[in-house]
Amino acid sequence: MDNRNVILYQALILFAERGYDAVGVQDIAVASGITKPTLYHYFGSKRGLLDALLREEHAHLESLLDEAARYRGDLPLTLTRTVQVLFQFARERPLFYRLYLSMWFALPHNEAHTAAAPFHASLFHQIEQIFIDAARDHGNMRGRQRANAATLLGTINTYIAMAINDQAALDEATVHQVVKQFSYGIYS
Amino acid sequence: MDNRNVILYQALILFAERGYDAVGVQDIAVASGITKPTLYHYFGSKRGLLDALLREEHAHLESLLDEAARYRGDLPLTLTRTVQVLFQFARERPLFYRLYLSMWFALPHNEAHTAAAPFHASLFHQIEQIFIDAARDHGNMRGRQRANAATLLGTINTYIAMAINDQAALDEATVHQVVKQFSYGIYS
DNA sequence: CAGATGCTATACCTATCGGTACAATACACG
DNA sequence: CGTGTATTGTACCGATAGGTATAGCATCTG
Repeated sequence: MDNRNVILYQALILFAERGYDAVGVQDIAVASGITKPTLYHYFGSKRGLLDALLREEHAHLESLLDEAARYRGDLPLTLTRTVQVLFQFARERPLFYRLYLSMWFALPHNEAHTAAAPFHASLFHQIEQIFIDAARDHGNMRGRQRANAATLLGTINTYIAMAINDQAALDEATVHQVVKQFSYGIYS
Repeated sequence: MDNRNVILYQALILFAERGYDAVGVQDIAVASGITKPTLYHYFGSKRGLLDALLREEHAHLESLLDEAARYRGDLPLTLTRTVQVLFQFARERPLFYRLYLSMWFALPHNEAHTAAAPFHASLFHQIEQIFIDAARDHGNMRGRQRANAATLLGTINTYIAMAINDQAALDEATVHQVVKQFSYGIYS
């Protein structure tokens, strides 16, 4: 693994343990077995490193969701696939998902939050698109697309957060529970 | 308002805007119109200030929940009252609730997370107690008390987070939606 | 072989971090 | 009035923050 990827990997570990603000550039350099100028050569700044990290993970998730979250007339199926993909992504990349949640819940004027905003916005948009497309078939959902996307993503993230704290499993049974629980909430 | 309370109030504003790590003691002193030794006189350390902030807010919420979240044989009623009280608290103290969420989702080795842990633990415990007591009447809930508490608190926090971002209202209709949605999830 | 380019380390920069020593003030109580 | 206690400001501490100037080295290209 070349230095660039070592730095990305070690930065993910440290950020996901202590948070962006609490980790120094020096810490990342030591953990990666390089010195600061090497890090600055590849990423330009601490923020640039964070952005690169988010960009690479984002590309991965986006391609997964691109297939799963496309509405083709069967809303329960689309929702199930979407939850499956997000659960799978969180299982495969627990460090990153933990970091994403912490950054998204960080406060709006915080640098970590602004860095996570594009990632979250894209994720949110892909989910919102499901409801925008589905509203053509289900007229009663019209006007609530944003709220539905927020509720679904919130429910998913609640279960992923529970899984991170070993209070839930991200298995098929939980997938169906999330879909049913969410569906009941929005149809009632 | 005496200096101690001015400091607490300004610290809450700054922490809730930028996050604990990103705010310097100097910033708080300037915003409060005092100097650092005055702050250290009252709170001993930056962490001591944060702890004092959490302690005072916690005392308030705990007393509110103490009445509302006591199970007396009617689970839907207890859940409704609990959600009502938490929504009311979040409406009255939006800055603090925002700070609490960010600290709880901050990463485990981060100082902000460890500071928020007692607050969260107490809140979680009060909610878990509902299900522990209710399990005496509803045998099928036994063994799932922790998971139920986590799911309910997660659902509540999802809606509060949506409200903070102006994507939901913390009104009576939402209270009942949360209770129904949660109840469907756990009985299925 | 010569030169250009990419990568890396030594050593250093300024600004700010959390925290404190100490002296001056304000104020209570005898 | 005098004395103790609580409160506050001036001036400072060492450590570390993010970031960089410069030069050495390796590798590729002609």
